[in-house]
Amino acid sequence: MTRARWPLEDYDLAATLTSGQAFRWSRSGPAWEGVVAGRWVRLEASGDQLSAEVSEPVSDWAWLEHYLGLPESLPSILATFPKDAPMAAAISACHGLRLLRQEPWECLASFILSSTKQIVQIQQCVALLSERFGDRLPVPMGKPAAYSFPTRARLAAATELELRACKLGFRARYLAGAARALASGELSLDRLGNLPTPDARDQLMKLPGVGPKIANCVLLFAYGRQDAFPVDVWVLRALRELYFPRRRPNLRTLQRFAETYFGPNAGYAQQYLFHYVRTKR
DNA sequence: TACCAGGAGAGCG
DNA sequence: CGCTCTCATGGT
Repeated sequence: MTRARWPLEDYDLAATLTSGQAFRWSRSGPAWEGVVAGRWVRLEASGDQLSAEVSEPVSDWAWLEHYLGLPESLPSILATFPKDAPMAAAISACHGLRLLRQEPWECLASFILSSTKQIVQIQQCVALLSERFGDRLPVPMGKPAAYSFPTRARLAAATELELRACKLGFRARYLAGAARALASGELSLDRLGNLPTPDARDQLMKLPGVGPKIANCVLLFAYGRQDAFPVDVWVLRALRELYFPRRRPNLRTLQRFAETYFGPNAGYAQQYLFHYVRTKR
C-alpha cells in the first residue's frame, strides 16, 4: 500500500510542520512533502482526515503514526497547562499545534546547525547536507529528487571544509565533532532513551555545539520528554513579557520557573508560547 | 555600507 | 558565577 488515511482531530498539520521543530517539509499545493525514516512522504490534511502517500509500498504505517504523534490525545495534554491568561491566549491562537517525534540523530544534527539561524536557513543547510551526504530516495514520477538525512558515520567521515560548503559556518566544527563522538561509540543516542531527563541532558551536553537549549530541543522533539523546556530568545522574550513585565529575570531563573510552573508537559506549553509569539507579529 | 539574526563557548573580572 | 564578545552567512 502506498496510501493511507487517518481521522484527524485537534491537529493543525501546517502549524505543526512549520513551527520550527522539523526542517524537511515543503509545501506543495494543498499538501506537504518531506522525508521521514528514510522515505519520501506526502501529507495532506483535509477536513477531519489526514492522508499520506509514499513512493513505495509499505505494509505497516506505525513509523509515520509515531512521527506525527497520532495516538496522542491533545486535550488531555492541554488540560495540564497552567490556567492563566497568556497560556489561554497561546492555546486559542495555536489550536491543533502538535509535537512531532523525530529521529534523534537527525534532530540533534539539525539543531546543532540551527544556532543563530532562521528557520529558512536551517532548512537550506539540512537540504544541502542531505543532498551531498544522504542517499537518493525513490520519489513518484515528476517529483523533485529527495534524499535521506546523512548517517552519523557519513558525516563523521566528511571534512570540516565539506560541511562548511553546506553553509554551516562555525557550526561545521561542532557537527563534525558530534558526528565523530557518536560514530566512535563514545556516546550512544540509543542509550539516552533509558536515562532520566536530567542525565540524558547532561550526556547530550557533552557533545560539541550542544548547550542547554539544543539538548532540550532534542529531548523534547526526538525523545518525547515533554518536561524538557528549551528557552531560546523568543521564549525568553515571551516569558519576560507575559509573566514578569516589571522584573527582568535572567535565563537561569526563567528556566527554573518554567520547568516547575508549566507542569509535566512544560515542553508542550513552550511550543505553544513559541509559536504564539512568532506568529502574532 | 553597516548591521542584524540568536546559541554555544571562551575569556574575564 | 554572570556578563560580554566571537563565530559564518544571507538578508535588510
